[in-house]
Amino acid sequence: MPLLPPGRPDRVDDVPTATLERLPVYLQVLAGLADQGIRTVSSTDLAEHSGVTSAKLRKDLSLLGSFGTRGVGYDVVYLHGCIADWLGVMQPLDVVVVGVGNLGQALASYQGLSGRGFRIIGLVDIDPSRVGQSLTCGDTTLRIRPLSDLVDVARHAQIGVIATPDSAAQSVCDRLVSAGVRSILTFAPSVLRVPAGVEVRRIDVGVELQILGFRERRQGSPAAWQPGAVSA
Amino acid sequence: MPLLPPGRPDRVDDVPTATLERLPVYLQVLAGLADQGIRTVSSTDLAEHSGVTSAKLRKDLSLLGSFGTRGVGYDVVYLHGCIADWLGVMQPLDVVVVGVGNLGQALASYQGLSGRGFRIIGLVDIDPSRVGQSLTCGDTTLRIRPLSDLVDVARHAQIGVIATPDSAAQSVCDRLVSAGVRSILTFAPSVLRVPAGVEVRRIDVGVELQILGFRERRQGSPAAWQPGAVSA
DNA sequence: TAGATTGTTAATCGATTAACAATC
DNA sequence: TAGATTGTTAATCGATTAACAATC
Repeated sequence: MPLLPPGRPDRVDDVPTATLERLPVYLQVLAGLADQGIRTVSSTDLAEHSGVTSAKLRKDLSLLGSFGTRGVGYDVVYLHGCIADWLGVMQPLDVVVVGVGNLGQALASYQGLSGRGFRIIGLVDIDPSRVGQSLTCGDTTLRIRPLSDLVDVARHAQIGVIATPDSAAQSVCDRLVSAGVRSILTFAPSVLRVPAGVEVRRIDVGVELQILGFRERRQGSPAAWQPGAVSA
Repeated sequence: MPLLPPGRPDRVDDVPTATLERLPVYLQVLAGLADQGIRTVSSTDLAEHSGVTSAKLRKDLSLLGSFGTRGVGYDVVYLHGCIADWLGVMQPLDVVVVGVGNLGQALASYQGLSGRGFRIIGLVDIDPSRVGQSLTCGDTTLRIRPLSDLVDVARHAQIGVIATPDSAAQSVCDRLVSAGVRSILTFAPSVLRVPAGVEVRRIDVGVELQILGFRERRQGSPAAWQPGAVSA
């Protein structure tokens, strides 16, 4: 069990957003290395596995503290524990998933959540044919609740996940907020309107594909397509 | 049909990554405004709907050209057309989806793709009980092909989507690359190793939740949890 | 000690912001 | 003209990078 060294800690505000968003990736990679029985890793190797430069990796870690040994590298298990501690993975957060279509079911069956400090405590759907069905989430089984139960269920959750069609997203979001949920992950393309203090992260497959697509078209067939060439 | 004004265009490299990643969002919001019959929008309003500042929005657009009218704002349909042109949405790209579990099915049934310049041309799965089944993707129906057909199918695709379990992701990725696919979207948590010239975007729900979770724990109950407090 | 690798610095680079002149 | 809003500038801010002293 890791113990943070008395180097840098606290002053959480000092961790830049860009660093915060990379920490879960390092955690991920370290867990994989530990599974393979690898005991020690250098910043160069860990960085390569994480898809970043070694300078960036060392800079990121240095913001949390000093976890390595010069001339040797990092102890995989120890570093994993330190980052997990820092991110607070040990204190599980409760998640409610709204919309139990294909996407919601994929989330419910996603194994990675419990090991990362999350626990799905509620599944909500508007479709009467789905309400009442049971779904296995990690180590427990949950009954799908009707939309009318949303606020009640959400009162016990810290995080809400919106996996409904786009048309329902804002309304679901409003109800989550009114139930006191202040962290929302949405898969609906709409930009949700929320009061200050509520944090939303949006995953939009269409956006990701368009970014890939732009670069693909650019390098793919430079002659075939140029910005502005397709007009009329 | 929009026609790009002779202002800034070409020199695509000049568009910063951060701007490129916001353009699809503006497109999205503009489409919604057009649906509502709104003809004109100011940078302030469009920015608010998109979740950015108006300065950022105007700066972004100014990198592509000059699409507005001072004192008036932007013509919704015209601006939408200009951005769509710029992103190359008019030239559809072919997508192969590997892994037709809940997540893959959610993608296949996602309506937003065809309108955004994408066409799913192949579904591939390793599970014999799924192979051969038909699935409706937008306006066509596709038969699920066995994994052994992956390379053949991928040869006709510009973009590959990996919706398999994590354990299969790297192997699928390798085959996509060997089939000539240079743009990959993956939902597997692993950081994929690809040769130079191949672009990968990774969507990891666990990472998103951990970022939300960190902030939630921080503001949620400051006394209950501090970085480094959970140790042993 | 010699070799290796961290943690940190300082310089560079890129993105955001506020403010305003241009102009509809 | 008067009011409004764009497009652009210049200043600020934050993130990345290369290099190296510290040190195992």
